[in-house]
Amino acid sequence: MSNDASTSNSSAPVPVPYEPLAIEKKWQALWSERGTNQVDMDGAPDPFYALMMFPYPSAEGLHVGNLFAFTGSDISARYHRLLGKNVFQPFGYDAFGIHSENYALKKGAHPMEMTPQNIANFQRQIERAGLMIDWRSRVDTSHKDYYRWTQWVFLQLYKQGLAYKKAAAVNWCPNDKTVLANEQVENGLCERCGTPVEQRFLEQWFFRISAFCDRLLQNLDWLDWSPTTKQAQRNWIGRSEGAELTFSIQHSGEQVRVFTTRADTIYGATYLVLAPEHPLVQAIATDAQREDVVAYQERAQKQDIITRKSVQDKTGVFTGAYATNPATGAPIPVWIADYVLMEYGTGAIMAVPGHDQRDFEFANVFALPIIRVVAGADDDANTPIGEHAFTDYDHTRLVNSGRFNGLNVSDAKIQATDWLAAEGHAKPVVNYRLHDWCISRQRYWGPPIPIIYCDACGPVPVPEKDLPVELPFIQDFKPDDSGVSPLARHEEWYRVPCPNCGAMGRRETDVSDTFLDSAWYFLRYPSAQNDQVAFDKTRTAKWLPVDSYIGGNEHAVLHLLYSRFVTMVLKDGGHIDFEEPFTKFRAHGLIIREGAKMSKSKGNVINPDEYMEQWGADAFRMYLMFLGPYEEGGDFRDQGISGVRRFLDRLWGSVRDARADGAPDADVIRKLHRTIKKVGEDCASLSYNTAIAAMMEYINVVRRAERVGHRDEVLPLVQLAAAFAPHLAEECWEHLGQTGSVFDGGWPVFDAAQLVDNEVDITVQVNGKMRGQVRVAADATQDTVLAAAMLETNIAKFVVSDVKKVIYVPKRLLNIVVAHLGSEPDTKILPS
RNA sequence: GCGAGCGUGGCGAAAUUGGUAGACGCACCAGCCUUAGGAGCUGGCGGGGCAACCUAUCCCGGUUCGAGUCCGGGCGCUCGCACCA
Repeated sequence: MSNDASTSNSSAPVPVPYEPLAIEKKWQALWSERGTNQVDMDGAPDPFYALMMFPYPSAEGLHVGNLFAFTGSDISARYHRLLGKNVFQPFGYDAFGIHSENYALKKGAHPMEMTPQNIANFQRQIERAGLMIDWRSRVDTSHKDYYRWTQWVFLQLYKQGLAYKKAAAVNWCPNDKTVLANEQVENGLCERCGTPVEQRFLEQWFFRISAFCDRLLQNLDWLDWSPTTKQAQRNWIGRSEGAELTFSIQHSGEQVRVFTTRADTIYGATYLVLAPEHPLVQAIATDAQREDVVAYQERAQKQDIITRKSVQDKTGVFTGAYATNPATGAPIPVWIADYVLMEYGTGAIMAVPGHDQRDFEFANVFALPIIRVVAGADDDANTPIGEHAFTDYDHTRLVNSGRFNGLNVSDAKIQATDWLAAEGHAKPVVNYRLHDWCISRQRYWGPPIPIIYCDACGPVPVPEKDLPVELPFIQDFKPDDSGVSPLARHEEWYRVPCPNCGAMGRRETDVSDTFLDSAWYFLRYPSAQNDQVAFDKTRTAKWLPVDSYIGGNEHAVLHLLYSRFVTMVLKDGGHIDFEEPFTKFRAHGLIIREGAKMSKSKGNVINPDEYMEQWGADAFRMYLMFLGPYEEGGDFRDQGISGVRRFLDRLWGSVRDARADGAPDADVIRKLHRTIKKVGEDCASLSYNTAIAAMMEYINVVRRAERVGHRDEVLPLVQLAAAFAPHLAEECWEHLGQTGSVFDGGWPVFDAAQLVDNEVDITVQVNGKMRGQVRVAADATQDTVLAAAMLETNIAKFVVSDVKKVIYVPKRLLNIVVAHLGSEPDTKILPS
């Protein structure tokens, strides 16, 4: 330390600008040497699994957003460690997949060579930030020791009949030249590169996540997760209850099934609409209309997804056919239109133009009949529908609906479904918007899907003993438009004998989605050093499910949903005995800069290295946690760091100057106990910003009026600050003569007796307005407080008429209610 | 359109869950110390007013002794879903 002159004058403590670079380097080396961050995986009596979302190791290096996320997790983990738990906090790299491959392509490098470099760089930055990581358990999803087990997970799904191949319309990104899962398409754009997604009809591997809709939905009721995340999953699963109704086509006799949530409006169904791609369209269309129908189908097919799925002017074509409305027996025309989507429900609807806005618009374009079957506020069955479909039916009843007239909508739904069901025209069904997870990727950098096709045996799973199916090193890994992976160019790799019959077969050349890698990594961590199994039974039972998971909400319907699904599958397969991987999940907020998301194009990206260099990792960590509520994020502004750094300087100065002689100050100690309580509560609820504020408040009390703090006043503060500024805390701990790591020193316990006040300041109001304060004994009665208050002229002068009422909240406030409510004090005010 | 969340000084934000609005920090102002200060220390800091006080949490209403907090209506912002039947 350079500034020693300051300590020679022992009367006034001076913040000592400590040297973070030296201190941080020292402690990182000691942690590593002493294994401070390692936990006894098998012997730990009180295991606590703290998980943070592992990053994709981008070549640009660590982003402040990453560090914000990691630091918040790390503080939580360290806090639990201080509480005495055996905390396991692992780290790893989501290095396999399109993100890494794209970067390599851009740089003209090979992902197999570039990924290790990126990881090394990331690792350096992570270590510098001082996270409490047990590095023995590090995983790298692109390493064969990892993806071998990713392939094993695929095989478990396959065994359980949950992995299947089908030809289907899939999302194709023409830029990334691969198919995408629905979850990876945002508003019709590729979530990676923003390119409009096209439809292609390809044969792909899917996971049957749709079979888990109800389970995925129901468990959300008890999971301790951020409400926003749960809501996002609920929306994505998109459950809706309704009925499937069957309409017969006249003459052709075809049966068309439609899904509706409004079976009650069956009497208002004046036409049917099929999606243009609906398989029955050809069979239904009459010869006279066929030409128009085919033309419309072609037109719809050419439309891009964004246009197709956005609200646009209604178009459509009459098929020439009529169906019978099962309720009325009336013939209703059958149309095709692009506003009906093949992928939802049955790909066909019954149109009720009176009570559905889309049907209403369509009916107006083509002059189709509109019938009111739900009365409006006027309760008149004959009021015309008006400008918009009538959908506000909370307090009204059915009309023009035969036997259902007079029922309210919800009763009518049930009765209509029952009645039609009895006739064989309906069954109640539940529909979901969640579709099966398409996991094939026509790319190079991922785990090859472990399947071999054999002419005789069909698709044969690679035997588990033959795993991994290693990804070969190939130079020409660039994806193309062919709809198959670059691996398909390498016969020497894909030509292999069938494991079943020995005849020459062909490997599946697609790789699996990156999100499969990350859907089970939390299971791998505790067993990362075990090359015999994907995850060891005993270890898994001891450490899982994860106690605390903290991460970004952008993965609400991707990683978090897939992980839940895979966990359920593994449970059903008998591999684990829990079906929810993350009992507690908290979503952190986003760091923005000057009100905008950080992005390279805006040039407002923060490089954490520079800040850690200038201010120290501890100050930078603490600043990130101080700039706003952790679960909401905040605006990064350079100037803010100095305040946090000042706090750390003061802390260090107080530790340096602390006196050991004499007794600590009683008032300071009382403040200390309050601070211990506050910081503990705030750490538990991730309210890091207010925890830091409380510590600042406390050190300001310790140092008030240039006083020198007592050792017993500052040592507990070092413990409270340890989770936030671990390096400096260790240095302080050592300086104060403590042995071992501060993280094994426990969490200070507050003394409840110290929280109790003998005397309190009572706020005195007159008619609800604050007029003064009186200091009284904590257990003072209302009369005592009132008497004391009336002795204060500044209060008494407002009590100008009879006291009507007195409200007394012990230890807090006294409100004197007088007759002249709301008027100004009408007596002369006494000059004080 | 449906669902969730939010709206407080110049700025980032607090508020014991209905009880002194603005803790803590940044910025700013004044003073001390200093050869110097981009260091440190002390004090000030929502707006108006010399003051007593008045006024103030997006807007309008309500409940209450008392509302940033609860209720009704409106405006605005963020996020998720969305021609989803």
